[in-house]
Amino acid sequence: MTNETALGILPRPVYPAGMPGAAPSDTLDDLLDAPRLWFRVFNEIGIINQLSVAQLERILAPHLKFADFRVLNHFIRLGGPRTPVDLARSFQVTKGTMTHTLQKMERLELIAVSPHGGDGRSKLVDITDAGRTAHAEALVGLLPEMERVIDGLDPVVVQTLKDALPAMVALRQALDKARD
Amino acid sequence: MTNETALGILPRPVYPAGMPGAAPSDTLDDLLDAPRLWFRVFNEIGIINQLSVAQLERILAPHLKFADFRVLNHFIRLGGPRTPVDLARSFQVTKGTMTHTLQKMERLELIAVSPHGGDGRSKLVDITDAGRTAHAEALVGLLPEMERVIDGLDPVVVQTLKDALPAMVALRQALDKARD
DNA sequence: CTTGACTAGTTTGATATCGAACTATAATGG
DNA sequence: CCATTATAGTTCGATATCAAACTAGTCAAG
Repeated sequence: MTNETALGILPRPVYPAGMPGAAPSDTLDDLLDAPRLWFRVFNEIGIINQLSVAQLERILAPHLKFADFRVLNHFIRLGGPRTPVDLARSFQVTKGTMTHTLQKMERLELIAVSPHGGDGRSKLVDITDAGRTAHAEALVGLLPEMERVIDGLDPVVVQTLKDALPAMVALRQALDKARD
Repeated sequence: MTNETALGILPRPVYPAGMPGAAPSDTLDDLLDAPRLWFRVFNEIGIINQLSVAQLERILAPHLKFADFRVLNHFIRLGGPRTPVDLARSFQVTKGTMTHTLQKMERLELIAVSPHGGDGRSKLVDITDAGRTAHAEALVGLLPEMERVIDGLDPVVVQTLKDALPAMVALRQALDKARD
């Protein structure tokens, strides 16, 4: 399980000239190391995401995917009903993707769709009791697995990650803003 | 761009009873808050990944995807040649997926495939000059974008994320081990 | 040797996602 | 009122990914 992957460490000679945004006080080494460090951050984040989504989908009922769980979780957390386009924006997927997900979930009766009174273009989606049950069952499988992973971690690591959460939020917001 | 998503904050009443692995010294609040915190960590990681991959693919030539860039980057960093199965393991994708990626990249002449002397089952893949060029061009587009994002971040955030890198590695390894 | 187990790679069918085109409804500005 | 513009949702074609079945080569034990 080597796992060295994705956006990895760059060999120095490969850098294009000119590192915009570098403060004059940066040493040459800082300039050269900065992108490599960030590549590694994004790389680890990518792998953690890949592994955690895969783990979740292994726990879910076989026809349920991460996308479906996200929708269920959204309703449990924030309540319904919601319009499809609102859900699509929340998850940063296209409207077409959300149509697909919701059609499947409606077929499975995990959600119910009703017309949006007052706007003939729109719809209202809400979770059903079956959806609530499916979500609760997923949690019952998920939480022990999460415990199992976390119990294997050094407490310092756990604390570091918890402390890094606000920084992750800031990074996410910066990426989101850069998305113009 | 609300972005509240995925594995979000859980409402307390929804927890199934029994939180395995909890130390007796944990307070009740710790027990209830722990999974919510972890959900948020995985949630932020998921969004950061989604946004950063999307950003990268916006920069890449239109037929190049993240998967292709990863392969190019792997060769630049670690050199070639490599077997397909080795690449598949490095990126934690299935052999079938790697077959697909490599066939496309060979069509684009970004990689070259040759027989593996001594093992009739296997192949050897290596990057071509065109592949090296494509990688370098991707970097030229990517690095300024990375700078742009990072320049918008509070230095404390930057430092926190860099400091959290070893913890992310540890989490990734724990997830990988839990993948039995 | 030959058989059985393992490994490398491909193929296939299903599904998730995207971007773009399309339909239908709403809102706005003359 | 009408024309234009914007928004909600669907559909379509392309592609990435997975799991599972399959082919072919290797290796080890008898």
